[in-house]
Amino acid sequence: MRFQIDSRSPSPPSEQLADQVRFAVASGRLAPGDRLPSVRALAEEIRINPNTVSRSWRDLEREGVLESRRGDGMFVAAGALKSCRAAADALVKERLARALAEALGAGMSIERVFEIVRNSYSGEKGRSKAS
Amino acid sequence: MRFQIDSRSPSPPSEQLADQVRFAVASGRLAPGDRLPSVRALAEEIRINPNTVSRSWRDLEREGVLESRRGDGMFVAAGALKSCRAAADALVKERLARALAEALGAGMSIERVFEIVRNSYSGEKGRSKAS
DNA sequence: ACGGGTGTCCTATCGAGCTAGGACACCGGG
DNA sequence: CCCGGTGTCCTAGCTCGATAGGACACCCGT
Repeated sequence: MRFQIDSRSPSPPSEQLADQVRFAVASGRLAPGDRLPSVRALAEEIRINPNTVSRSWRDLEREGVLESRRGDGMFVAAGALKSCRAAADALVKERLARALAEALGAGMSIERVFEIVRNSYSGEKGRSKAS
Repeated sequence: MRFQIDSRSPSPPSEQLADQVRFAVASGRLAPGDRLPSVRALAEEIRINPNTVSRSWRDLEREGVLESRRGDGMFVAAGALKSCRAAADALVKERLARALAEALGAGMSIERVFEIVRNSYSGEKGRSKAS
């Protein structure tokens, strides 16, 4: 699992990280029972404070996505798949709707929006092949 | 011109407001020479602090989008249309690309993304007719 | 039993951004 | 000329979240 923080994004790092975990579970890249990186190791890797990682893990645990085993580590919870699929679906819908509303508000045609998404998709595909 | 602040959005109010002005200019809803609402009036209308509106206006002026006439008001600058079109286009592209990347990361197919955008578009159309 | 790794918690500090309230200079109509 | 409306600026305080550094309890391999 590869996590990363976009410091230019307006959302705080702790939320970005939590979202990435939800998305990873929803897509199956993380499965129930999988162990997550340790608070300290991940914090060093993505250059944020251990407390910030800890906050994300704590929020996700309260949400039922993660399970903490004291002295051992954090693991993806059993029922996480369903709830993450729902949460991810809702979140993505909201973000797409917001972006679409902005595009229309800026005077773009719906065709232009589709074109941008299509082009962006080609870019994404190429990038994931390359990596 | 109708402005509004989404307090749930992660972007700060001053940026939301500035973006809305850029989009309005880019789409032609605001034309060069048009007067903008006064700092105090708009602040009261959208329930934020006058200083916050002032900050947006100041940023937009430094960007060349607005023109201040002391003791009179703020007006859309002459060359605003072109720069706003460019800025809005870039901004929308970036937001759409980010939302798309999230959707794909959450395991959605590109077809599903198009479907969501299409549905969202129908909703938007209906809403703008209603208002 | 011990030591290293784990999550958890605590206090303190810092920075960004909004809020609050006031002060000032400017313009224009009455 | 006056006075209300305008943009601009200033200081102060507040909230939120990240940062910093440390302390503690737990688990497990050695």
